Amino acid sequence: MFSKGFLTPFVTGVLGSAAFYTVFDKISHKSRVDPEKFDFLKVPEDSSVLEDTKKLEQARSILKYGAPSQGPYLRFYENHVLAYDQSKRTPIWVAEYLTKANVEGPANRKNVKFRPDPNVTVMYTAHNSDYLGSGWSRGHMSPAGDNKHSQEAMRESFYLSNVVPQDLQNNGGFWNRLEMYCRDLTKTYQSIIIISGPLILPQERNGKQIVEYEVIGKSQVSVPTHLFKVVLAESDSMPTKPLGVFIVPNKPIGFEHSLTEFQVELEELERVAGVTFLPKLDRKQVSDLCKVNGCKLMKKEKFQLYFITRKIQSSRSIKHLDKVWGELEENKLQPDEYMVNLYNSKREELMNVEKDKSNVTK
DNA sequence: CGGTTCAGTGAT
DNA sequence: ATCACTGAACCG
Repeated sequence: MFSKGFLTPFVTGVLGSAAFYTVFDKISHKSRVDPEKFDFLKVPEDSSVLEDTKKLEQARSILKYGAPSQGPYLRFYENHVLAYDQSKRTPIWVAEYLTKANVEGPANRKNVKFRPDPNVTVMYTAHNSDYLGSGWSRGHMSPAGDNKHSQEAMRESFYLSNVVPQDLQNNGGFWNRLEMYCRDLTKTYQSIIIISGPLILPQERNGKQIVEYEVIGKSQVSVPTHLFKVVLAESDSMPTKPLGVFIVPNKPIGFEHSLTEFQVELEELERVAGVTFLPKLDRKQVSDLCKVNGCKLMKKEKFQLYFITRKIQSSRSIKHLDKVWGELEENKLQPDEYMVNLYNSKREELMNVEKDKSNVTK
């Protein structure tokens, strides 16, 4: 599963860290605890307290029936790794490793549906019914567009463990453009490591800091106030690794706003999230992505042209095709040569299809 | 690209 | 009756 070349460096790092430390690993060479009789082997990395044998013996009584569990900390998928919050029914963070090769390919959304993650205990998972009619859209953390190389990876990205309730305009607009920007970085850098997730931040009210958030559906899925994205770019040839960290409000954000408005220091995000995101990264060799690369998202005109192009490609009738073409006029957009050619060839293709159809009915 | 909604169909 | 699945139409 992890034998793919592009995954190796990342996964090696993960496996080498806290994930698979057990009490046995940590203390067996120092104490005489029999791991066979020890029924709560999985503990956090910072288990130094248990190195004291007396305390460990005591813990065996205290945790006689097992240590309270919040489920596995790390969950592995073909193209992403995530930590899941069983209480909020959303991920805590979702990490991806992007290369040019895995953001392009034939995989598509057809016949792929959002569904509860079968790896999450049913009573702790979100369901489609929670989102339906809630007013919130299902926002990917590892986006479908990052998994174009593998239909299986794309299918897994639609598990609700990879999804948070997201404002629809934000999801299809600003956040979408941020995701496109990240994919675009693979043209400049060999690999991009991205960690995304939801935040529930306190708001000031009457001089007090109040945490307030909506929950949706029978499962009470938590609606985040903000979303974050950590973007680290690297190439073998480069001495520094450009890093950009962003905290974006979960609401509509128009084209007048630039990405840099939402940039924060990594430490700032770590403080509010309570998560150390890149513990093994030497922060001395980090540079500012927005100074190096600009952090410029697609402008309004280009963005509109982009999804009109997509609609032309997916048109299945001349009527629809011409309606989409009319959107150019409505929005006073100038199609480039590529679009004109695309329109003409698509029109011809559909002419033939519809002609065949009418012949069959005759 | 990112999504939702609604109508029709078939299975339990 | 209700749920799952699919396609068509819709939005920015």
